[in-house]
Amino acid sequence: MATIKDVSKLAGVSVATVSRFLNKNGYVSKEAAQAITEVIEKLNYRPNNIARSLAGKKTATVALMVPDILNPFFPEIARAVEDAAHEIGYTVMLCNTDNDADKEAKYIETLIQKQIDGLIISSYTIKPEQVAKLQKHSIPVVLMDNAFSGQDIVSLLSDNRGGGIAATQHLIAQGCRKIGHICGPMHIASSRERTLGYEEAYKQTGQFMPSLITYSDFTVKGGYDSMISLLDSHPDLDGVFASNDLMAAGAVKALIERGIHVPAEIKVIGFDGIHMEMMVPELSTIAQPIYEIGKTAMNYVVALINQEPIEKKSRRFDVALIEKQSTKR
Amino acid sequence: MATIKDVSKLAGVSVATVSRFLNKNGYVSKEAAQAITEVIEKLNYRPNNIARSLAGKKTATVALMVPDILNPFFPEIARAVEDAAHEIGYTVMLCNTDNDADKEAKYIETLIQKQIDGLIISSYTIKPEQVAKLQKHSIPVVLMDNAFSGQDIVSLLSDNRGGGIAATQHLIAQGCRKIGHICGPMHIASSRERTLGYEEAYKQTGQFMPSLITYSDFTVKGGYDSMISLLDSHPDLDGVFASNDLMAAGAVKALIERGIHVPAEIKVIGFDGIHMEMMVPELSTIAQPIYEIGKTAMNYVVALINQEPIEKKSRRFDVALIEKQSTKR
DNA sequence: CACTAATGTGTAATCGGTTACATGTAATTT
DNA sequence: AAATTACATGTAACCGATTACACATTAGTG
Repeated sequence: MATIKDVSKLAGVSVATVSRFLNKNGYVSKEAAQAITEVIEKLNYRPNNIARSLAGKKTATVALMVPDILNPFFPEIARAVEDAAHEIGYTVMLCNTDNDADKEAKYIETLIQKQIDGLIISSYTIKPEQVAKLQKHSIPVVLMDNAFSGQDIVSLLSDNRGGGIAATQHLIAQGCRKIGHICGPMHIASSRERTLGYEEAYKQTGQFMPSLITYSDFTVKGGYDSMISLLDSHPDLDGVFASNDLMAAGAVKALIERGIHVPAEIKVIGFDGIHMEMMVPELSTIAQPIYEIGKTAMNYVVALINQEPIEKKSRRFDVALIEKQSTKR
Repeated sequence: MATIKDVSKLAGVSVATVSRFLNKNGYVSKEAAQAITEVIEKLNYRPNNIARSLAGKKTATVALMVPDILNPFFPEIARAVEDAAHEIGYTVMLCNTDNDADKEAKYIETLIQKQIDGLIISSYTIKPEQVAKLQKHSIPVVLMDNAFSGQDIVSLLSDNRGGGIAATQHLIAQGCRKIGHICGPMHIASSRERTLGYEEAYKQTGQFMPSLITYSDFTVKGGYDSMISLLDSHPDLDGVFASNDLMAAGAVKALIERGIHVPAEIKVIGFDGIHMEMMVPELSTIAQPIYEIGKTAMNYVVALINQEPIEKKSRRFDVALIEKQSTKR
């Protein structure tokens, strides 16, 4: 592998000049630039990123930490982050935490040691101190789908409450009178917000009762089980709002297996907007702009890395109702 | 951030001794070890991985390159690779190529520059020269779901042909007499093998005809369209084998929408064994040991990095029939 | 007891870059 | 014409580790 010294020698200039040329900072004459260009071409020289990082303190690497890469929501985020990263020459380190706080903590240590430039994280177990620690090592953090109130942390959130309201109102508009709700883990703020949105919207119809809510875990299996218990306690249900698409899919599955027609007898709507084209009926949902969120996360983290002034410390994304068959009249 | 020099100074030994202690090579006295341990604790010292990499030539990073992280098959692989990597202190760089040969080539350049220790790749566009190039830079490569004949490359393959046979035989065993096939991209060897398996098994029943095969692209939409055209040309079909689960799901969707009952009227089987619990009916499939493949890939690449002798240059994994509702009698 | 082998430690070169600082020349200002 | 300022380049320190080599001490062997 050719080094910068080889280039400097062959081009008849100093390593400093080559470095300046490479980084486009400082002055380099036309002639020198020409000579260097030729030598680089000839030697097929590529700067060594490791050495660059050691000297320059930048690794051009960001980590993406997600609770569960098997949940389709996160590959979609990963896709967006990776896209944006690749475009600007950054590289993405994938960290899957399995919702395990220990693994997460261990990863944070590792990432500090590897001196990643920034971290994009979606986590419900991370604590403000951990973020502070990262920031102390001057590793900027962008939080997705979560926020620490009052903390100095950039966070990206969808309008969960508004989405919950929209979902419920949509069901009502489609003629539902008795709407059950499958809510996600209560330790997840976004999840709680969606449920609050449901309650808020539903209470305006005057028939809300707590037993219409079942508590689940964001999985297909969880949604399936919840649907069955909802059905048992409220056989006259005609609509269901699940706090994420996977649970909604589980609910639809339970209904179909029970011989209950969706949407004729019971309409179902989810939340997230992940791609699940294989479903029949296709699922209506409150879609988060997942790709945009991932892209924005990457842009923000890079802005933070470059110490550019950031407009907002916390950004809220609008959600959109996607009407598919599962809530057709 | 404390450096090795700080530690050596405080512990009253040389940096060499600290380094020896850290890497457990060379001699270090009990007393020195004790002193160093204490200082490390006190300073909360962590070795700088970048510097380590520069001097030691190892980055403890492997790249995982996949064609499409949105295809559920790859998150499952990623999960396994990440698990195995994390266990042994390696870190995973995610590279999504979008099936784009240019992006792939560009990535390979980047990875060489970043001096990753190894590459695990699933690609249908990569060329032997590119692998050779990586190897020239002493970056070992493990190929998944693909193989270069005669090349000196470790590759992991499932028994695609056997799986194609098993899928077809299973349909026959379940009473199907006229079985259509939705095959994947012909430039993918594994895909071709599955189709060959289908033909081989089917020909033994004596009724095979080329028009039973439709050519598709491994997507839900592709499977859906293929199913519809199959239905048009062969209304009397009673079984379908799709070369991957996504296409099978698309086929099931088309059938349900057409009011054709699965499995009563037409049975459907897929290939891969990805998790799609939300489906109704649940999909029978020929499951690859995805997790094991990912784990093995990681183990192999690490063995190659450490220059350990590897048993096999190419390893074949058995597949397993998973019977679910979509092929029930 | 002399002699080799094992143990323990430090010095300094090295990995491949970046960049502060010094120096020199050409172009502008005043 | 003298004083600035912009342009161009080189020298060498530095980033934070690893490791070859030299040297000293202790243990083991014949």
